[in-house]
Amino acid sequence: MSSAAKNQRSTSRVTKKKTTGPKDAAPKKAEKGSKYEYVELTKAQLTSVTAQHFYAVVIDATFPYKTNQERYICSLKIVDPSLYLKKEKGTGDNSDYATLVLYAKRFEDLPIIHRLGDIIRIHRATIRLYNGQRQFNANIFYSSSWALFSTDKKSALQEIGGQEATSDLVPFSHSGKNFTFQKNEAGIVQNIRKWAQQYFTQYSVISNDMFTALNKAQAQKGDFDVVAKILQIHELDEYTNELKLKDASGQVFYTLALKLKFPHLRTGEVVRIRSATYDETSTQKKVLLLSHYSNIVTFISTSKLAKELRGKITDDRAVEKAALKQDVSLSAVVLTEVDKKHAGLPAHSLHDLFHNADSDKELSSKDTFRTQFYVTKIEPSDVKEWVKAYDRKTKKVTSLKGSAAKGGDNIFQVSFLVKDASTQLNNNTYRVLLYTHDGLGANFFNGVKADNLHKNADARKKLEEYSELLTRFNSYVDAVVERRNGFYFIKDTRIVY
Amino acid sequence: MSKSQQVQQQSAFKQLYTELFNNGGDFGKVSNNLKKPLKCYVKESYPHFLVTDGYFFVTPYFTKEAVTEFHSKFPNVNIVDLHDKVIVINNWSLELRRVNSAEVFTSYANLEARLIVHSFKPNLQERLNPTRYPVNLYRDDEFKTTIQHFRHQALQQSLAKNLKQENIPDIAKVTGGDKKAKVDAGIVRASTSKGDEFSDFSFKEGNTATIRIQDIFVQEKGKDALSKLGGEGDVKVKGGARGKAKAASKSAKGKKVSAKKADVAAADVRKSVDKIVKYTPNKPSSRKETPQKSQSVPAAGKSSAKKTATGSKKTLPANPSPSGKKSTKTTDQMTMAQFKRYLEWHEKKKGGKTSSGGKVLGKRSAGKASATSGKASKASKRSAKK
DNA sequence: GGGTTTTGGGG
Repeated sequence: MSSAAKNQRSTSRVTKKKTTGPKDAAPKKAEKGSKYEYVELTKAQLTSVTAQHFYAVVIDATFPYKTNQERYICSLKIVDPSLYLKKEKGTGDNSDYATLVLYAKRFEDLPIIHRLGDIIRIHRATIRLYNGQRQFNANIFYSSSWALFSTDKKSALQEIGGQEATSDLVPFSHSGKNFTFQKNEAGIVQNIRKWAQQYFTQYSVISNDMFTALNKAQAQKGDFDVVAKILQIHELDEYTNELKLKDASGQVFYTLALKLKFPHLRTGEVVRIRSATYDETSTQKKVLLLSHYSNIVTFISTSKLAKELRGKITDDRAVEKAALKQDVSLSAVVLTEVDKKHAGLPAHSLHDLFHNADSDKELSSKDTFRTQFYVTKIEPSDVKEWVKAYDRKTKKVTSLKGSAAKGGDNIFQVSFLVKDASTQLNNNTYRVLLYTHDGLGANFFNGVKADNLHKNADARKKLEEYSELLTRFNSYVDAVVERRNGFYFIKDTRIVY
Repeated sequence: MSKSQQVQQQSAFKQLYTELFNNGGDFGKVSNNLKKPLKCYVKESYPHFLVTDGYFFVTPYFTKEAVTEFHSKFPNVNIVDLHDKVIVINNWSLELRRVNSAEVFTSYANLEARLIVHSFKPNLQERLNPTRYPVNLYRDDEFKTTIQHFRHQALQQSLAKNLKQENIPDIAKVTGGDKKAKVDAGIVRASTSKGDEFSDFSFKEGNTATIRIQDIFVQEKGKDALSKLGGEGDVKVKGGARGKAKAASKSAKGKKVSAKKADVAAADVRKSVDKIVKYTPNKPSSRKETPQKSQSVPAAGKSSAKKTATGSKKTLPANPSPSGKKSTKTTDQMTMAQFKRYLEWHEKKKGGKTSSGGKVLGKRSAGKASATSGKASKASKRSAKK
C-alpha cells in the first residue's frame, strides 16, 4: 500500500523549531489498500462535511505569509482535467480554477511554490463555495497534509542544487514528518503530470485576465500580477537582487527580490509575479513593490506562454543608454557581455575569489570563474600608459612614451581595483587584471585595439571615455576571469557600450 | 553632481533623507524649503517607534528636551501609547551616523540618516487618509542606491588620497605558471584606517543624544512595569554604535555632546506645516480597537484639523489617552497579541547591553530647539487599519 | 481566502 516513505522531511527547507509537528503527510489509519480516494476537483462534494483528497496542478500561489501571531496562510489556484477552462462564452481560453487555502501555525508547514505547473496532493481538505468558486481548505495545523511533485524532471530548487534529488514518484517537498504513497497513486501522478505538460503546452494557463501589462501598471489602483521576462539580475547587496523586467508591452520595470526568498530566478527566464504595486515614489526608474505575500514563479518547461515570451522579449538597453547620459544614475548599468560559451559557468563573489579560493576545496580546484564587480580605480591612472610594448622573450614591458620605436607587441596592461556586494563594507579593493600579453581579454574594449596611445589620439580618447565609464557610479562589469599565478585575468569579456 | 529629479518626489521622508546623503551628510546644505514641520502617522510606538509620511516609515529619535517638553505639555499622554495617532514634529534636524545595519533595520550599508526630534506634539483627534502600506525607507531601491552612491564617492575619494603610488604587477611575476601562488596578493587595502571595515568617510558624524523608546517606556509606565508583568526590566537595545564590543566601551565613556553645532538647522525649521501626508476628502473613519469619540471630520477637503495651539503651553488634548488619563498600564492600546509580542521582545533583549546610540542620555543635547509651531493644517482622515 | 508579520533583508 505505501511505498517511498522517508523519515525526514523531504523538503530542503530547514525546520528551525521542533515543536509538535503536524501529522504525517498521509496519516496512516487503515491498513487496507486504498485508504485515500482521490477525487477530481469538479467531483468533490460541496455538501460533504467529510474531508476529501485530491491531486491538482498549481497555476498560481502566494508565498506563505504570516497573518497574525498564530497563523500562516498560503493561497493557491489549482486545476485538473475536470476544471481548467472557463465555460462561459466570450471568455476565450481564460482559465478556470479552484482555490486552495492552506492554514498552518508555522511557516515551515506550508508549501513554497517556485514554479507553476507542479503537482500538489492534498489529504483531508474541506470544500465550499466562496464567491461562486470552489474553494478547498486545508488545515495543516490540524490533520490536513500536502505533498509537492515536480512536473519537470527536477524541481525548481533541485535545478539549482538547493534540494535533494528525488525520483518521479517522490515529492520534492511535503508537510509532516512522513510521506506515504499508495501503489495506485503512481498512475495518478504520472497521469496528471502528463496532463499538466500538455495543458501548459496548449494553453497560456495564465490567461490575459490573470495579469496586467506593465505599461498599464501606473494606472492600477491596488496590486496586480505580472508576467515578464527577467532581463537582468543585479546583486544590489548581500541580501537583495534587483530584477530588471520587461513584458510583452515593452515596458521595463525593476523590483527587489530577496535572495533567500527567490533563489531560483535566473536571467532570461519568464516569470509571473503574484501581487505587485506601482511605486509612486521612484522617480528615477520604474519600480514594482512586493509584499511579504508576493511570489515570483517560473513555468514548467513545456509552457507555451513562457516560450513565446522568452523569444519575443529582448533587451535593447534603452534604459541604460539614457542612464549614461546623466551625471549620476540610479539605474545599474552592466557594461559588458561574456562569450556565450561561458553561459553555464557559475558566478562567484569577490569574497570567494580572494578570500576563499585557497582554502575552499571546490574553489581551489577551478581556475575559471564568472564574476560581477564595479571598478573603483584603474591603474595606470594615465590612460596613455594602458598600452605597453611587450617583449615576449624577456617578458619585459616598456612605455610607449617618446618617439623612439619600441620593439615587441603592443599589449594592454591594466589593473582594475574592484569591489562587489560581498565586499561592499570592507576596507579592501581587489585587483583584477586586463593583461593581453597572452591574448586574454584582447577584445575587452569593444574593438579598440592595443595601440600606441601616445600617438593614436583617437584610440586614446575612446579609452579615456571607457575609463570614465568603468569607474563611474553604478557601472558594473560582468566578466569571466582566469586564475594564473594567484592573479585573476579578464577574458572572453567585452564592453558593449 | 546630484541627480535631477524631474518629477517631484511625493515622499517627504525620501526626499529629505536623500538630500542629506546627496549633500554629504550636511544638514545645513539641505534645502531650507524642506525644513518645515512634519506631520506623520505613528505606525508603531513600541517596542519600536515608527512614523510614516504616507509612503515610508522611519524611526524618529527624540532628544531629552523633546521628551521633557512633551510630558510637560501633555501630562496625560504617553509617547509609548501614540500608536495609530498623528504627531507633528515641529523642530527637527537630520544627521548621519555610522551604525551596524545587521542590527538596525532602519539603516543601510552601516549608515543611518537619523531624524532627530527636538520638539513634537500629538494631534490626538486627527485621522489621516489611507495611504499605501508604509514600507521601510532603508529597503527602497532608489534610496539604497543613493546610499551606495554616497559610499562610492567616499571610497573613490579615499582611494585617490591613499593610492597615489600605483603598483601594477609585472608580467614576469604573473606568468610563472605557479599553481600555488596565493590569491591574496590581489587584495589592496583602500585606506589605512584600522579595522576591516571601510571607515574613511569625510562627513561629520552626528552625535546628538537621544532617548531610547525603552527608556521612555520605563519613564511612562514605571521602571518595573515590565518585570511586574512577567518580563524583565533590563532590556537591551540593538543598534547604535557599530560592533557590539565597541558599542559598549564607547558608550561607556559617555562623551558629552556639544550643544552648539548641533543643529544648525533646527532653528530654520518652522515655516508652515508641511503636508507630509496627502490629505484627501475626508470620510469619517472609525477604528475598532480604539473606542474614541472621534469627532467626525468636517466635510471640507482638509478637515478635522484641530489646530490646537501648537506652541502654547496650555493646550491639553481634548481627548487624552483612551482611558482619559495618563495610563500606566502596559496593556493599554494593546491587543493580547501585541502584549504578548512586546513581552517576548523584552525577554529576548534581557541580558544585553544597555546603551544604544553610544552616547549618554542624561545630558542635554544639542541645539536649543525652539519649538516653532506651524499651523496644523490640512487634516484628513485615515481610516483605521484593522 | 486577492493577503500586511517582525523572523524587522523568506515568513
